[in-house]
Amino acid sequence: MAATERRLGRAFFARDPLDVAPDLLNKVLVHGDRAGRIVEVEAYRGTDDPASHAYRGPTPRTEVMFGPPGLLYVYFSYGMHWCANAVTSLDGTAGAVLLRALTPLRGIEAMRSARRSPRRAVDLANGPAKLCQAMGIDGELDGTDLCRPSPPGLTAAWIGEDGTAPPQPAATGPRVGISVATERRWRFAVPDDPHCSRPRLVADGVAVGREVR
DNA sequence: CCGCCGATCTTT
DNA sequence: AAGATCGGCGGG
Repeated sequence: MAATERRLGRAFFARDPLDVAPDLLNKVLVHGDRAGRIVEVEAYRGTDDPASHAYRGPTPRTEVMFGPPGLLYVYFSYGMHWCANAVTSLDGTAGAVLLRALTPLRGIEAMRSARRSPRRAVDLANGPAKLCQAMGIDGELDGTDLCRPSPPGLTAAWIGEDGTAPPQPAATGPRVGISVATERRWRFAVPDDPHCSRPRLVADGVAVGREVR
């Protein structure tokens, strides 16, 4: 099945991550023949966000976050996992949106074999590292452009829209796995979507995930 | 369903 | 020494 989505333009990403994050919900992440609908994200800012990798200024790891919007920032986590972000904000200002969960749309068999052992469909991409495993995203794609066709020899990832509007309003809650700035509710999700991670974490009266009420 | 813990390595 | 995680294991 071919992609039916239209690629997002760079202007979409050239905004504050707090504005981009909820707008990324229900967009489609594509990599080769695999595609999934984005159902959960987190916003990270720069030098004003203690939970951000960019808090202490640019480093070899985080230079992509300070670069132009619309690039992919992929980092290595806990010595064994990859996690993927869409870079936001203007060139020179750090910002990113962590892609935390997908509803698989296409290439589901490829996703399943990229994850270890048989998994329930709902567990294929319901976490930032699971998402990267399922989509085949790793450090090779760090710094690649989500807004342009892949360079020769590389099948880069991109983000498209298929006419599905973002949820109004999105479910929000605190970001997961951080120990500072926990009061900032910068996690956004499609309300009640079964493919979200951490269903028990709830905020603003809207359940994030499969949990009923 | 829930909480704990180990794996494994980069960054501070 | 901690970290934007995951999955297996054990207990309720």
